Amino acid sequence: MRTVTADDRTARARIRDAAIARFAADGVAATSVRSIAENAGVSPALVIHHFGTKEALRAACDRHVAAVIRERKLAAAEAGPQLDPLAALREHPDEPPLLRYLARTLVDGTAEVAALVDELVADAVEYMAVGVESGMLKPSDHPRERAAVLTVWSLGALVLHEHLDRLLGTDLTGPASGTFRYALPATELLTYGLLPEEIYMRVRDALGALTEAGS
Amino acid sequence: MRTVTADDRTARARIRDAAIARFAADGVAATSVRSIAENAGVSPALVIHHFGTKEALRAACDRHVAAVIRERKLAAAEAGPQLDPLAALREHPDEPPLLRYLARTLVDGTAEVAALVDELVADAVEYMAVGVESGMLKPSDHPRERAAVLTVWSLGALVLHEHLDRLLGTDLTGPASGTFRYALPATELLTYGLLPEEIYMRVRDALGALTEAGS
DNA sequence: GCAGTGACTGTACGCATGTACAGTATTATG
DNA sequence: CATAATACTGTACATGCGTACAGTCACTGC
Repeated sequence: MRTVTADDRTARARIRDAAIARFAADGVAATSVRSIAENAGVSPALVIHHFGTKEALRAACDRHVAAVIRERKLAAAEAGPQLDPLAALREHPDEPPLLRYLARTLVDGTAEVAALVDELVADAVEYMAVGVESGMLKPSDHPRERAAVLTVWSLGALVLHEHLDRLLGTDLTGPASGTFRYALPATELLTYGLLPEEIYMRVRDALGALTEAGS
Repeated sequence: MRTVTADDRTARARIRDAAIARFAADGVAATSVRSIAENAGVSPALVIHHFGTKEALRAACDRHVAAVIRERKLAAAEAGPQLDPLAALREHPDEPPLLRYLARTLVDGTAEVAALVDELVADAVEYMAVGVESGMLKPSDHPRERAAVLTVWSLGALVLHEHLDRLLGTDLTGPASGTFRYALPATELLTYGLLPEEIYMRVRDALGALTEAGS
């Protein structure tokens, strides 16, 4: 029998997961290699031995998080369509905080997370087209732009999860059951809308005029 | 006649503005006092002389940005209602990048920006109530929550402005004229909605059941 | 004119950082 | 069992950091 505290991940994986957790909690710039090593229970030198530099470690974290997210999304896609594009990624305790990591690194703009965002949008375009086809979603004049806006709103709410928690008592990075105080008004907004049609027409025409005048 | 390059701000103001710009560009943790001093054209020691510590400087920046934003919002409120809650804050060149500063510091969670967000939501609740009264906005079952969600979506889109720029070719921190590629699909979404009423009913009932079971 | 006050700089100190390096333990390979 | 390779640590070093301090300059009030 193995002790309860045994950790059968390789040291490399432990370092990576500790880095993800620290980066997620404090941001990359405010996290030291030493604190990561301490969290992983290894020496700082081993971090460098396995990853070379802090920046390379961060890139490895980016790739790992992106890979896990892709995997989860794929698994979720087979289970059928979902309203919430982040549902499959909600965090289990005792596993690296993927969503919190994303929330932190979305602002720093590495190529890896940019590519991930692009994928999320592309997937959204695709499954929203299916939804429109089957009558589950209303059609749009700008399907790609609409998917991009919705994805950014979802991710933006994730990035601001601390504010949402304070405002509504909802933790978007936690289990789905805790998100209803956000999901309910959001769904209402996305069902009945906010603006009367007349306003949209006016905005559309005004923006159209701007476009022509601008070029 | 004064030379073109003259800068009649006090050194204190120049330091503060330089700090806002650097914090906005690189984040607080990745910005050194020395780089701020260089940008302001003063010695690092003067930064400390005026503000005491880097953290105190950052707090002063928070307060300044919050004060300017409140002032702008007040001025905008007198000019009548606005669709875009951030419209009054769009950046002029040659002035500190308020919105970019906000976009960076919204994630770090200081009390000052939290209070500012709370104010933005409170204001939104208020002027959306007026909008509903006058028929400009549709009513809601959850007016406060709706205002919070919309505010968070706006701010979230701001925080992710680099991604939006890449996805749609829109700079949310720039002049309003460049934002139409975002504003158009967003307005469409907030007019016609995304989901048929039946889905909302189902979500509402499911979330209601969750609430009862959860407590 | 002169003391006083605040703006401002140069220098320096202590500390934390990222990481290189030499060396030891552990494991894999013949 | 011997050898090679890899995992891992302790130590050390250069760098950059925040900031304290002593001192200079410019201006104000008497």
